[in-house]
Amino acid sequence: MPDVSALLQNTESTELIAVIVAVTAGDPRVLTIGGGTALPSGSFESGHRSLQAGLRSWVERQTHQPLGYVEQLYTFADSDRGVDAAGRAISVSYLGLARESPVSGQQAGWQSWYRYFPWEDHRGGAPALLADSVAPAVVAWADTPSRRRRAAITFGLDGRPWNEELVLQRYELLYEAGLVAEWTRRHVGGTHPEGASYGEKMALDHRRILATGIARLRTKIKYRPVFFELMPACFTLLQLQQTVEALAGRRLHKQNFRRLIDTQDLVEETGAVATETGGRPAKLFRFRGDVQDERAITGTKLPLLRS
Amino acid sequence: MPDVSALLQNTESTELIAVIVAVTAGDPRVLTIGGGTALPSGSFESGHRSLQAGLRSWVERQTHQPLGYVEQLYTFADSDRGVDAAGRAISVSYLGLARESPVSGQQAGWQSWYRYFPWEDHRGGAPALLADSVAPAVVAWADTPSRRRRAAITFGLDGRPWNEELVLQRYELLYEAGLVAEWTRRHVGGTHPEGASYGEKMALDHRRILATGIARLRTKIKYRPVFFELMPACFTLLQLQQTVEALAGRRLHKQNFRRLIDTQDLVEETGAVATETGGRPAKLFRFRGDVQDERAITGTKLPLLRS
DNA sequence: CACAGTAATGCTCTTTTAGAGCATAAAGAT
DNA sequence: ATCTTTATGCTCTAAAAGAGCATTACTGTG
Repeated sequence: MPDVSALLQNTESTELIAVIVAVTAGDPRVLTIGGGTALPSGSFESGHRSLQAGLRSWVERQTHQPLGYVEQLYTFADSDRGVDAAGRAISVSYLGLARESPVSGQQAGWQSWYRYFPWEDHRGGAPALLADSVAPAVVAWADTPSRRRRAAITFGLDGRPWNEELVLQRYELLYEAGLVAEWTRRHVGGTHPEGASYGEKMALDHRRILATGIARLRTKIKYRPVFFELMPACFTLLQLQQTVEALAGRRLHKQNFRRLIDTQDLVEETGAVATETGGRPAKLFRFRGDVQDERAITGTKLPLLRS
Repeated sequence: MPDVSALLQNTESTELIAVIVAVTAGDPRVLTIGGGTALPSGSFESGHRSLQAGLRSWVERQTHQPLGYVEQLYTFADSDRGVDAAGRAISVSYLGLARESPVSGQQAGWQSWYRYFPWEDHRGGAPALLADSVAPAVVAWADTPSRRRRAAITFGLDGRPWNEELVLQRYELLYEAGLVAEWTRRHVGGTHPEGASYGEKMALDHRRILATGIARLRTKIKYRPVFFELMPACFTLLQLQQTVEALAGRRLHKQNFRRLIDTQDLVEETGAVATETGGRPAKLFRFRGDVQDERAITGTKLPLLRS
């Protein structure tokens, strides 16, 4: 008789994890379950036609949020579950874009992603908590030239510019420095500074996956018009700009932003105007559908602000 | 007694597949096994510390080629093996860079990647087979406006520029058009044009994975100095340029290339010169190690040629 | 109704970066 | 010595990117 438990030991399970992003009211948000403590996820099952189909099915089941664009983020072997347990899990993470709609089930909800990474929001200048607590702690950790260099690059110290794309590198540095709550889960006896400065924790390595997703999005938005999926059918240029700013975590130059959007022929006027702008009415635009598929293949660019 | 076969049915296996690239004598090469018909690969086993460690171990075992930089490419559920077989396989592919060294075992060897994608080498202008056979076949396939548009964008028809990054999109179009040998494996009764124009086939979907790797590399080389791992310790600027040209599949402007390398402080003179250049001796350079880690975090740029 | 406040929108100016090409230098080959 | 070949230094031009000024067109207030 074959040893069934041995077979079970070698069974691997594949986990699908979703970073679903929307921008609502100028706020970049991520779809969560468990009251904001975890990302939608579930295991890849035989009924799923593909990995992506499986992911969509889990998000739909857990949150009832319709999904638009979805792309793969990263795959890793989960070493949290020991080898002596029922095999190792492979986790495949995805990044998706959506327009926020009412969600339900399993304490599902939308959370501002700056809740987990408060040091990442530079739209109103560098956040106070960066200079007040995060940066000093990072500097304290950086006790070798190599660490100091790394800290300076990732956090924009010593007069270096802030690079909004280094979301993952910053999270990993804070993790290594024992400054985020997740670190204490794997290092018994470790203590880390309390307080809101280091962001809210998530289950397992979900916060790291979220960081990966944000970083991917911040990189991507510079050469691909990802915002298509995030905007309503009709919008003003300021709304479009604010959506990009929400993702990038920094302010853009208004006139240059318009120039860029305009020279790229991404949008067209609808003829209508929005009057509730607070100032002069703004023309309403829609995306030019015929350009979309081409841009999906090639790309776009976006302007930033130097200072 | 438990149904063992049912357990087996649900067992998933994880396959690791490697696209290992080197540039030798101005030729972009990929590491293969099976006499050029397959990429190094093997299953993720319990002895492997991580996915990447497992991959390195398989490449080492099958080819004895030492690996440098490795990054993840893509993960997919292999639907080749039917659900009625022993479960589905998850495949995780990786892209790696190396300096070519003598390999051995399992008919391992280095192949020019243009052997699989002959239409991708535009270093000497557009290859003749593109205009002679590939493009006409693509145009014949494009019998709707949508297809025509897609064909024009991916293959640079109708006066559009050739975009060397669209390697995967081109392969997928040729696949859909039934023009590559792999297509006939999945469509009984299908015939496809014979001849060298459509490149050599590979096992399973290995050629698609290779296309993904090449595309990634061609994109990446524009903002990251990936060539570090591909060059010997000491080299001339022309050698460096030719390495990049081999990857990009197109020619670069010599003086501008030097200017760019130079303004980015990537290299420093060794003091020595190479005399066997065929003309004036060239200064020898080495990479500036202290910059490497910073560039690994941030990036670089590369110049192209318009025409 | 004049006036202030707030955005939207049109333009200009400057700095950088990118694409090209000319000219000269330094080797080996004839 | 001259020709060929590659290395290397510089200049020119055009396009892209970063900033800011000025004007326009609304809303709300005295």
